[in-house]
Amino acid sequence: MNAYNPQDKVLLAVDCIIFGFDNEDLKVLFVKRDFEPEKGNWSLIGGFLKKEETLNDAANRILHNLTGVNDIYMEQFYTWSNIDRDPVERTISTSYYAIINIQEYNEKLTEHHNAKWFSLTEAPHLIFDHNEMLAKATRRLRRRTSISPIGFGLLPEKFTMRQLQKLYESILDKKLDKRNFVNKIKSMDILIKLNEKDMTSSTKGSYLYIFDQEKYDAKQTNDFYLKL
Amino acid sequence: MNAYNPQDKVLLAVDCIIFGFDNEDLKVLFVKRDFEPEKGNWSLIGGFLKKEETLNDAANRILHNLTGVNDIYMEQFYTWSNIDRDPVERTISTSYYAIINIQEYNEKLTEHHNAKWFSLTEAPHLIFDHNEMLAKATRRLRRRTSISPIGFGLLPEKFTMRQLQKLYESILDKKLDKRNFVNKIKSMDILIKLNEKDMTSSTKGSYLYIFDQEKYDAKQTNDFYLKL
DNA sequence: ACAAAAGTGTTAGAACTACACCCATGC
DNA sequence: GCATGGGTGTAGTTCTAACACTTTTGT
Repeated sequence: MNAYNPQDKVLLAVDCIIFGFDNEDLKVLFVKRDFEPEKGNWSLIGGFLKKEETLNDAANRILHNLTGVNDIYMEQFYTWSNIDRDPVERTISTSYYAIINIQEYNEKLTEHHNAKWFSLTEAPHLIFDHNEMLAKATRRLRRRTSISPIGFGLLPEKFTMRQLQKLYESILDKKLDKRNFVNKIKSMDILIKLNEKDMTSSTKGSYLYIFDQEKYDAKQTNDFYLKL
Repeated sequence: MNAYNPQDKVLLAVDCIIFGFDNEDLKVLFVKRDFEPEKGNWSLIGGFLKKEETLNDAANRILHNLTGVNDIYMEQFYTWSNIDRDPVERTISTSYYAIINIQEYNEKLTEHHNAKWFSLTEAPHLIFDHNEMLAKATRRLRRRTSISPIGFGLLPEKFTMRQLQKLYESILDKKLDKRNFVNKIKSMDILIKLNEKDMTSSTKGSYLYIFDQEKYDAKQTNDFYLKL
């Protein structure tokens, strides 16, 4: 009964939900699938697990091949196993979500692979159970950003308070009060205010900040806990 | 490159962390493994995914075979894929944690299978990466009990405030103030106080409560959020 | 009468929410 | 000079945390 039975072997896939932020909206990256079945339809970025790699390795490989990006925040969040989720063959899929700075991704590679950014609110119909994956990833991202500062990974290195607020607004999908937001962020004391302004968004210009990783680490606590 | 390649098929296992509560301590159920490798060593309850079932089905089947229990709270939380995690053969394992009322589990079945409850704090060395699984499951359980009332699944139907407090104390691994705890629970308004006392724990006796599922559902909100 | 656990409220401090005006600059 | 987005503080309310004594009853 408890036996290593080769009959029960299955194919394992990895699918990645890639979140980006363009100062307006939370975005997600999809590709036009280039093989059957469902060739030509929108899909998450995915691929099969190879014999000699871990799921994390596979997720990084797949993401790297598509975008050229390395060393970004990635988290595994669920494994999907409905019998008929893939009509060709029994395939189990483990999904990851990743957070990338949209300015850094390699535009050529994504275009070459028929990839396209969509607003989260305008996601198209996706193949298989990928819409479900997206929904779960979004919920997880929401919860995660409340307890960990991973959100900063979506921003350029230097950013304004306004960008940060828009980012949180688009992740949480609600409007926040400007003053309360700034007060709360400042009270956390994990940002460094630069003597430098971003002049692109207004005539007055707005101060740029950078995330202070050292200060954050020094707090060595998991209670970032940004309740918004 | 993106191909259905039979070479890459792997075995998929399911391992379950089963939490119970005996009015003193949070407990976890382990079994003595009865096949090679590592035969005779402590292990999580687990088994292999069969061709025609989902991971959820497999987890329920495995748990049912061992304990006779059905329809309990179970949640998938991570899939483990280190190349050498199982020395015999490449095996990926998806882990679940389950929450059961320790009084209801079928004692004969567990004894027959060499299963044994351990205090969470006294867990033995487990095979493969099972100690890691346990640690992750414990963290997940902690977070989950803060935002959802699944903890009640660990208690008998009727329970005292003191039992409930001890349960939360052992899940969160910290002492709580009796008065603050009662006030907070009462303010949630999801318990029904019975006109019945439990006389086993003191001469005075303490009131019994039951969880009011209807009231909880009626609040139809996810903000249970018990900050302790 | 005493031991053992149950039950019960108040208060000070912290955190959260709501809210409105002036500033700097490019046009 | 005016339109645009940037920046800032306070007061009322709610939530949290700390804290000690009385009740009941079996022995």
